[in-house]
Amino acid sequence: MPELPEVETVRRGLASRFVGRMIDGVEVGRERTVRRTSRDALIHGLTGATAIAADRRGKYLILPLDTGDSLMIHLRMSGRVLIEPASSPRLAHTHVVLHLAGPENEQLRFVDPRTFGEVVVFDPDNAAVELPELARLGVDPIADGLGRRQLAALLAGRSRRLKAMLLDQSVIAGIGNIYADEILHAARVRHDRLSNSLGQAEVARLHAAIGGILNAAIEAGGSTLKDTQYVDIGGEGGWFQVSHRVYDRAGQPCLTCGRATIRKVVFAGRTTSFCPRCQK
DNA sequence: AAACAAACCTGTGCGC
DNA sequence: TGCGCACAGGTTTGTT
Repeated sequence: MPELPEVETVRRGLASRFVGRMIDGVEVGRERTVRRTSRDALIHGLTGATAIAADRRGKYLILPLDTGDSLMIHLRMSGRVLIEPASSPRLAHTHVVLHLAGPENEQLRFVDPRTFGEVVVFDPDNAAVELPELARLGVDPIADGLGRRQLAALLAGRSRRLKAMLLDQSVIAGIGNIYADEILHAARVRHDRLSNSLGQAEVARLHAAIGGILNAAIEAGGSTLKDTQYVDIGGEGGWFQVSHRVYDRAGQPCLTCGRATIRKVVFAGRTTSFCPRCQK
């Protein structure tokens, strides 16, 4: 589900409503959510701890704690992080609940029907062992910034299909299936172009599209699809979906050229939507 | 090196 | 109305 803009929206919510509040109780319902370590490791690692920052690398949320450890949350396909009053009913598939100290009597709840997501406390000094995929993440276009020349070098350095490269978290971190298609459409290049075949103008368009689409989506609070799975920590959906030009629009006219029909194919193992007229 | 399929789970939407 | 199948925002692993 959530890609960089949705995770960034959650991060901002955590920065304002979770950081600085001590955790004085931890419940783990479903062991699978903490499979990386264990129920006890999460309880011991979080009880009495306070997050001192909320960071993001690609689709990974990283929250440094005052204990020296860090909390990592990954939403994968269906994860949600909510902050709700302790008195409000819990959604089905609420797997982890953190009790926050204070008169507000609120809880951070991790809800995840498909249970692909995870919650783990790790030692940043030992991250290479405890969370090795973090070190493999490529450049984050928002957190790190991605220069045009840097992108050009990444593209020229290998011969990859463009969409596969955009989805590869070890190259650029944070882009998923929706935003890959939207970025390629905005850049007017096809998903199956080879990365090292782009001309300068195409590289420049792709660079502008990555920044433009991701920033616009963050500003819109992300994309909430028909299933309304994605919401921010206050339960509010995003509205970037109204700006989607290709995703889930197969069979409908292209909003850019107004003449061609958006096509849908399976590519790089993912549903891929594009305009056969705008994208070359 | 890069492409591909399958696996991990649950819910939903669609065709019959 | 009910059933079965295909498919879904992600990532890893094992094969070609």
